[in-house]
Amino acid sequence: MSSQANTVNATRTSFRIIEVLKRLDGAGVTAVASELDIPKSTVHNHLQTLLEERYVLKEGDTYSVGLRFLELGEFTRNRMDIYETVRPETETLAEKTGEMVNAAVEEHGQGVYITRHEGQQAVSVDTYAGKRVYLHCTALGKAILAELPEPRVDEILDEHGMPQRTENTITDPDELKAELETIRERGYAYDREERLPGLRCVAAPVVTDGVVAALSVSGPTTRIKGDMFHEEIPELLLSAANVVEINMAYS
Amino acid sequence: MSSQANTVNATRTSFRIIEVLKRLDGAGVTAVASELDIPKSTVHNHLQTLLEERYVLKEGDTYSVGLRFLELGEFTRNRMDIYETVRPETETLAEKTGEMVNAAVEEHGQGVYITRHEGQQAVSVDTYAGKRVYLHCTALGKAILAELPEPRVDEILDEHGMPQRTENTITDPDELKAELETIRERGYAYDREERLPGLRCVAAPVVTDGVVAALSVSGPTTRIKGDMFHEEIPELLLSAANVVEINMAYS
DNA sequence: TTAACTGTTCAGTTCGTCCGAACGGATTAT
DNA sequence: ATAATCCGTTCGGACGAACTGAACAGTTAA
Repeated sequence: MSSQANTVNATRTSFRIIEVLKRLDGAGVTAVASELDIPKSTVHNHLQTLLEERYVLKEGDTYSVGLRFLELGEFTRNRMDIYETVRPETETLAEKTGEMVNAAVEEHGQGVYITRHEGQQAVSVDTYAGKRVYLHCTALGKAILAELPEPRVDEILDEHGMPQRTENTITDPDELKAELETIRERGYAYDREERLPGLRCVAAPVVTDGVVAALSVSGPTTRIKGDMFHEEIPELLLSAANVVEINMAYS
Repeated sequence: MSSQANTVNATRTSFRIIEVLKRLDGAGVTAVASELDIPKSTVHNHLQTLLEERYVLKEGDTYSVGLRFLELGEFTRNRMDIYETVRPETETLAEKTGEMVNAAVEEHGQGVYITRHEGQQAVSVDTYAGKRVYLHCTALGKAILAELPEPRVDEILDEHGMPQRTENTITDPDELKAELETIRERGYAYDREERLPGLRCVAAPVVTDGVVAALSVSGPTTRIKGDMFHEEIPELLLSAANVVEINMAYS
């Protein structure tokens, strides 16, 4: 087992089991055991514990992730000032643009979506609150990176790498840094099908005394183009981000 | 330590630490250690593990619950058929009534809110998605209990008890069961300030092949009264619950 | 400078986790 | 019917690892 010094292996195992339950959308003891290549009695012990603590559910012989995590997660999100402040803005942005609007914050070098609003004609993609994405291949992520100090950017790139997601993904650190410079000057970031083919995004950073977040509008390449891509959406985003920054300052 | 047979104590400790972090809204090693009365080096080991696994955050010397739990929780909620189906209904109910609308499911003998929509004049109370409440003192909970088999009801009451929350809380099992009978006949449930003083709720159950959920409308005693309390809201709830049941059947 | 806080490190020891095999129940094949 | 093969669960023993408490280092207050 890959165990660091002075850490609790059992905890690691428990969370690994939970991740498997999530990935398989519920599973039995044997399935989890073979997935992780550990004895099923061990898996059973962990699941028994998680069941008693009410973190997982058992229906018949199938264990699955319980809503206790939603309690922890929602509680955490609701305590974030940025969440309360950003939500009305993403909502009106979704109305005005008709597209999908997201907000994200940085955590452990990744982007975490905290809100999601669908406009009238929004495409439903694979985003949901809590979902984590790489920073280098999303408009949200690049907007955030552009506002972080360079040493921190290097740290993040070292830790997570720059995996190629589409043929447009930026995989060279220097190229990325040049783009971050452009984003800083321009004030907003683009994702030109760098994470998902056919999907374009525009994002603006929100910088508020330590916390860095970003707002984005996403839509299909066929619709997000021309003035919409280069003028209208950027302007709406910048003013929304500005409103959030002001409201954060006086909250 | 209260350790059951064949369970993993370390896992229990980790989750206990996480709960403390939630309750204190972030805390240091020493604070957590004294809260749980365990050595701080132990706490440190657990927090180190949770940090490496990205489940908690560390800002300076303060550890806090991370958004990883939101990922697990939201993912779980989004996989629930009932969630997708119920959301449009709670939204329109909130518009029509102007009050706070919630939906909850049963899990481990407790009610767990899965959606929340605020109408125009809704009072903001302490509910949020993922929040857990007792079943015996909420309209949502009683609506759910009324649809569960009696042995299961006894099990739940044994496990969780019937703590008194206000002077109106029903604390006698027989009295509760009589009310559940009334609810079954009438089709919907009331909360007459049984959980929070000044707050009234009406709730209707949603029964769909195994899953039991409930919808509720909540508001201040001063506004939720008369025909509103006895006719309008119940009718809206029943038809909304019915729509959900039908949509669940054909999904 | 000192004192009183932090969080962190470390090493020893005991405790509890992990494991493999055996059990019992349910389902399917023979 | 009977056997075979799944499943989840139980058990006890052994070894590894989690817990512990004291010492360390870094920070703030006196």
